[in-house]
Amino acid sequence: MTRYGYACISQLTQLTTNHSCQLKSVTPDKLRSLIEQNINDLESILKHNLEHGWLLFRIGSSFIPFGSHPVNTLNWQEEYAESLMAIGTFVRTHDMRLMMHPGQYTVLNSPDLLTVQRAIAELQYSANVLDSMNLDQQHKIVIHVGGVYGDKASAATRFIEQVLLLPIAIRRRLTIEHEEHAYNLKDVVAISCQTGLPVVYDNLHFDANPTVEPLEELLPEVFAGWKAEDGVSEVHFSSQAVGERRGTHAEFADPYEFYKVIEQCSRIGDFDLMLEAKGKDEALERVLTDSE
DNA sequence: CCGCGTCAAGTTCAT
DNA sequence: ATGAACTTGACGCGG
Repeated sequence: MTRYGYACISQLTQLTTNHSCQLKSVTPDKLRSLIEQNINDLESILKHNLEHGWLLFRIGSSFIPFGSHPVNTLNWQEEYAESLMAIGTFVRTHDMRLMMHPGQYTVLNSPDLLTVQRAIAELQYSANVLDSMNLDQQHKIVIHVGGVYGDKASAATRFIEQVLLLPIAIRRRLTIEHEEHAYNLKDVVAISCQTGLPVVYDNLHFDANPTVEPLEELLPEVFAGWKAEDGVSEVHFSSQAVGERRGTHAEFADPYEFYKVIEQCSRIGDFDLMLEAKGKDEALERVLTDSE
């Protein structure tokens, strides 16, 4: 049974796990109040999602604002241990799944060592969030491979080397997603073979940056990369915004494409589907209702 | 109180 | 060479 979800913000309830502030206005108490807001809103979102039967959710990267930045000196894992643990219990009770997706600044394969260190810190923070909820390794962190720097092969090798050096607490949660510019699905599957990291398939990225091989050939390999302890394969779906830049997410999901992707994936195995639409849960509600 | 300029970070691409 | 765009708003200052 495929589970569905969306990222970071609930349009229907106007709740978000993204409350943050600007660096210069950070104080410990400001951070505490934002964290409390994010925790409260996450609880409310998960309840709202459960009522609709949506069991997947992506937590925003600023759930703990500046979570990987030295300016955040809080021991938030201890301070909020109880409520974070309660969220984890709720998630497990209802067979939900949480993910995180660090932004474009998280570049593991950068030639700049400081950038790599910051990326590792961001991944460590993301893993800490999921750990603090006592969630197992099916609750994933999704990243892209990173930059090319004029030499894709050595940039990919650098990525692989960095992944193999990561602490297991991070690596066990890590998954890699292909994207619309550089690393296509084939590239990422090859990197998956070298690292053991499962691959997230994304229909819009595939359309924008296709492989020589047909999708039907690669998808079984993608699904096979998800081991029992990783949970079922995670798939991202979005529709192209008409008239916008290639790769821009549409407000809503095109039902025809949506059910085509579901049908394609269903033939291979079990999977979970994240809808990446500007309309968030409203888009999910709409496209799932359309089918009935 | 409202509106608009600005926001940690890296990389790529368009101008 | 410069700056916008990206996962995408949300904050916060000035009026």
